[in-house]
Amino acid sequence: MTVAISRRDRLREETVREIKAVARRQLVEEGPGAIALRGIAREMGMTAPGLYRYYSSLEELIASLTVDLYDDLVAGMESARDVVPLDDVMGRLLAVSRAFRTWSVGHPPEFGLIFGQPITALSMPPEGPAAKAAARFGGIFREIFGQLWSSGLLRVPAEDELDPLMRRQLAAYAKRIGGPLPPEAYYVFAACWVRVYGVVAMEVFGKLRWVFEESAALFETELRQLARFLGVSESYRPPTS
Amino acid sequence: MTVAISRRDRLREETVREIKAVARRQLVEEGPGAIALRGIAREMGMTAPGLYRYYSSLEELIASLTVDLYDDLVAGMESARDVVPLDDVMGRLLAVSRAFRTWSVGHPPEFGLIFGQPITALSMPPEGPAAKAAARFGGIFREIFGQLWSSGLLRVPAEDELDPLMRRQLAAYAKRIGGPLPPEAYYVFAACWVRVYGVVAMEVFGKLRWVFEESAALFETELRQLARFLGVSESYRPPTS
DNA sequence: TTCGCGATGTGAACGCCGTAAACTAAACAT
DNA sequence: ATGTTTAGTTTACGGCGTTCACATCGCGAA
Repeated sequence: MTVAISRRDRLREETVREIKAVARRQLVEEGPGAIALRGIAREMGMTAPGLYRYYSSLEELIASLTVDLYDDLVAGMESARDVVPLDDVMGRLLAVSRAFRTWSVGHPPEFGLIFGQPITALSMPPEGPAAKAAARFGGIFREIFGQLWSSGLLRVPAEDELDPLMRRQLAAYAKRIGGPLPPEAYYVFAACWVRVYGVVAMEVFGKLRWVFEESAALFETELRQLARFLGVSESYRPPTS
Repeated sequence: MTVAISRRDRLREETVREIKAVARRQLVEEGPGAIALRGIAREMGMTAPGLYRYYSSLEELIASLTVDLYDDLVAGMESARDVVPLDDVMGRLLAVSRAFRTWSVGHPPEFGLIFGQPITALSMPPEGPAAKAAARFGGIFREIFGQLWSSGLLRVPAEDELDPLMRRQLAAYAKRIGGPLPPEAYYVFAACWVRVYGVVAMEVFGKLRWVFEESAALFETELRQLARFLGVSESYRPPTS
C-alpha cells in the first residue's frame, strides 16, 4: 500500500502550493483585486501562460484559494474547540465562535474573500470543492447545535411562533440534513449565525469604527446575549485569556 | 437671487449625470469589477481620457457613485419613515429598517459597494463626501433612537453591565456627538444596527441560501427580537403590506 | 537503450484596462 | 477681436487575462 507518488506529481504539488502561497500573499498585501496571474508568475520566475497548466483560469485559482482559506479557518476553530471538554457543549460553542472572530479580525482580506460579497463571475457549483469547504465550516457550528439539542439545553420556539413560510423552508432543510433536530432548532441556529456573522463582518469591514476602535467587548456582549437567546444564559463564561 | 448657472455648467452637470448613470448600469449588469473608464467612455461615444475632465481617477468616480447610492438609499428610508406618524417612534424605526432591507435586497451590487468589504485603494477621507453620506445614513437611525430615548421608551443597560473599555469608547462617542443620549444608549444603538446589518448582508450576499430561499420572515423575527431587546416588544407591528 | 509521448513551460499576439502628455477646437470673458 | 479656460482627441506606456504555436524535458515502453 505504498503511496507511489511519482516525482513529477511531487513537483507539481509543490508548484501548486507555491502558486497559492504567492496568490495569498498578494491578496493580503495588495488587496483582493491585486491577485494577478502575471504577477504570480513573475514572482515565481516563470511566465503567465505556464500557470494554465495548473488552473484553467484566474477564477479557478481564486476558488481554489478560498478552499485553503476555509481549511485554515476551520483548523483554527477545531483546535480551539478541542481544548474544551466534550461535555461542556456551550463552552465549545463559545470557543469556536471566538476562534471565528479571532481568525477573521486577524485576516481581513481572507475574510472578505470568503464572507464578503461574492465575486460575480466566480462560479461556485453547489457540489464543487468551495461549497464543500463552506459546508465543513458550517458543520462545526451545526454539530455543536446538535449536541446542545441532545443535551436538552436548547430552547427552541414553539412551532406556531414561526412564520409558516419560514417554517416550511426550515422543515425542508431539516429533512435534507436528516438529523434529529426539529426545524425550529435550525431557526435558532440560523439566527445565532446571523448575529455572529454580523458583528464580525462589521468589525472586519471597519463599519463600527465610528464608535469603536476595538470591538472585542461588543462581540462578547453579543455572545452573552446569544447564550440568553439559546436559553442557557447561565452557562456563558468570559474568555479565559 | 437668480441661480445664474451658465450653459457650460449645465452641460457639465448633465455629462456628470450620464457618467454616473452608465457606471451604475455597469455595476448592476456586469458586476463591481466591470466599472471601467474605457467602457463608460465607449458607451457615451467619447474617449477615456476625456473623463479625466470630470474625475481625477476611476476611484474617485466610484467614490462619487457611492455617494449617489447612499442618497438613493437614504431617500427610500426617509419616505418610508415619513408615512408613519411622528409620535409612533417605534413604527418609524421599523419602517426605516424595512426600507433598508427592501432597498438592499433589491440592489445587491449597490449594497455590496456601500456595505461590503471596502475597496482597499478607495481612499475615503473622514471628512469627504462619502463619509458625509454615510453619516447621513446613520443619522436616520440615530435620530430615531434619540426620539426613543426622549420618549423614555429605550431600555439601556446599567453602566456597570458594560465592559469598561467599551464604555469609554461609547462615552467618547457620546461626547463627540453631543446629544442628550447617555453612552449606554449608543451601545443599544450599535447592537441593533449590527443585527440589522448582519441579517441583511447575509441575505444579500446569499449566505443564507443553504436554508432560506426567502429571508423576509427571518428579518421580521429579528425585528421582533430587536423590539424586545429595546424593551418595547409590545410596540412591534408586522409590516402593513 | 532508444523511442515516443505527455507534461511543462516559453514567446508572440489579441484585446482589454488606467493613466499621462501633447495637442486641437470650441466656448467664454474682456 | 483677442486671449484664456474648458472639453475633448490622439498617441503612448505598462499591466492585465487568455490563446496558440512551439520548444523541451522526464518517463514509461519497446
